Amino acid sequence: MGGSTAAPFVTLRGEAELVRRAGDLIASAREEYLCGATDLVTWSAGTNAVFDGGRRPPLRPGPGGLAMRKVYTRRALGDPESERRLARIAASGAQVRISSAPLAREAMVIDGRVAILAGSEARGARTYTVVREPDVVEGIRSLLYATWEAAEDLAGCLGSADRPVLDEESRAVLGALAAGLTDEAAARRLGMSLRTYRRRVAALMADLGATSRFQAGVLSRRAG
Amino acid sequence: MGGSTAAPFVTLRGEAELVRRAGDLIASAREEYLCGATDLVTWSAGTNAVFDGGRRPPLRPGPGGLAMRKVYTRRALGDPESERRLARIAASGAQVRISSAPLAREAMVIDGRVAILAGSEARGARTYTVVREPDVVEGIRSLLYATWEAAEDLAGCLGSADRPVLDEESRAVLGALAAGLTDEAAARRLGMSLRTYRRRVAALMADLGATSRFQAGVLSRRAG
DNA sequence: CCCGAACTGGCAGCAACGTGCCACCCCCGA
DNA sequence: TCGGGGGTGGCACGTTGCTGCCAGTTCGGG
Repeated sequence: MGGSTAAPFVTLRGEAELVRRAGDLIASAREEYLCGATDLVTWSAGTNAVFDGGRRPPLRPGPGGLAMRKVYTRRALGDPESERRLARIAASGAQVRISSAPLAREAMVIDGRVAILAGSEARGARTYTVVREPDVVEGIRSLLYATWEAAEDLAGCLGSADRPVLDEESRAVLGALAAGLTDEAAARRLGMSLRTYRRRVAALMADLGATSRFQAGVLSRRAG
Repeated sequence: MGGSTAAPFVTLRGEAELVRRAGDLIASAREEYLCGATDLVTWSAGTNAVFDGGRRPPLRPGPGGLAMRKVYTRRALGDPESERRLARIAASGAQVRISSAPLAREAMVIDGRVAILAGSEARGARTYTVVREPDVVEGIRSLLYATWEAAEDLAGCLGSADRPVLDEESRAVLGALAAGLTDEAAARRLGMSLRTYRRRVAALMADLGATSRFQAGVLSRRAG
């Protein structure tokens, strides 16, 4: 494959070398391109350069085509620019999901044959390790796929960037609601009047777009 | 560590060899023992043998102690025997979580220094690969930790084995509730009387142990 | 055929929730 | 000092949800 050796693993230094030495490898994906990263700033610059060279095979979501699965963390959301880029990636046929867990190191598995792991950022240039040992690659793929499975589809996360800041008091109200207290008991516990408590609940339900308390419970848990 | 070599990775054949060659390694965990597996039948027999030799350091949940984190899939639940073993593991100080995603290959990371990945079961004896390359180990740890983070605490899953079978009608009722319909509209849509619909809701809430509809919504989403 | 168990539906009454209205208070700018 | 806006609490009233009671139905066994 390209000019790379058949050694169990090779360490590359910096994205430039990654693209030069492993570009062919990345572009050779035929069945599955599985990729996990915290956000879009690291990692993707290099691989996008690979694909922008026109060497990416067509994405066919159907069986037999290349399944492109990407997992990012919530840090990939946040600003509109990132969200737009994510939406563009998703629109190009890739399946994009957002994991609620942190992904400290970027990882990538190609067709279950090769894994590429990012190293630490120490000493300026980031290192990348290319792994070919089948059992190790399959183990990494298994873990990355588990993270993928546990993550939520991008579509369900896109609008959530504007409501991560939840009032401290609102959290208390949600807690009381989730605890199954009656309005009266909840208001007493929170030290506010029944009227005010119900105002809070009404505001929360309006925020969630819920028309019943059951629905509000479902939606609130979905949003965290 | 022990008699093992410093090679980038070593492949061991069968659990017996795993215990013989990597037992010291496993028992040498001092900071973090991170482990993922589908269930308790594979993998744990060997490692338990290691620990049963009295070589496991004391688990101190506090800082500075050994953090023992185990992720299993739902297949580790199901029968009472497995649940009892899991509860025993958790009671011994390990942090046990259940991942909703499949974990095709068992994986284990010790103190962020060594990773052990299970191979396929082909050819009778299962193989195990011991990885020492720092960047690869850290990449694996990152992925395994993400799976750990995304998984749910065992305590929240224990009672769930006896309610995976949910009545078709109950699902419809839950759907109507989650849709935010009033009882009247829901009963009409489901073709039953208001009284019967409310009976269903009351039964569901009793099953969930909820005392308010909001709480029922939260709990129902947690249970799926 | 009768009986009982299990389920359903209607009714009534009560508890809980939702909201409009108004009085009150506090803060801030004029 | 005087409003005015914004948040709060009390009150009232309507809606929705919860449940005990009873009558009707279905089904199976005796």
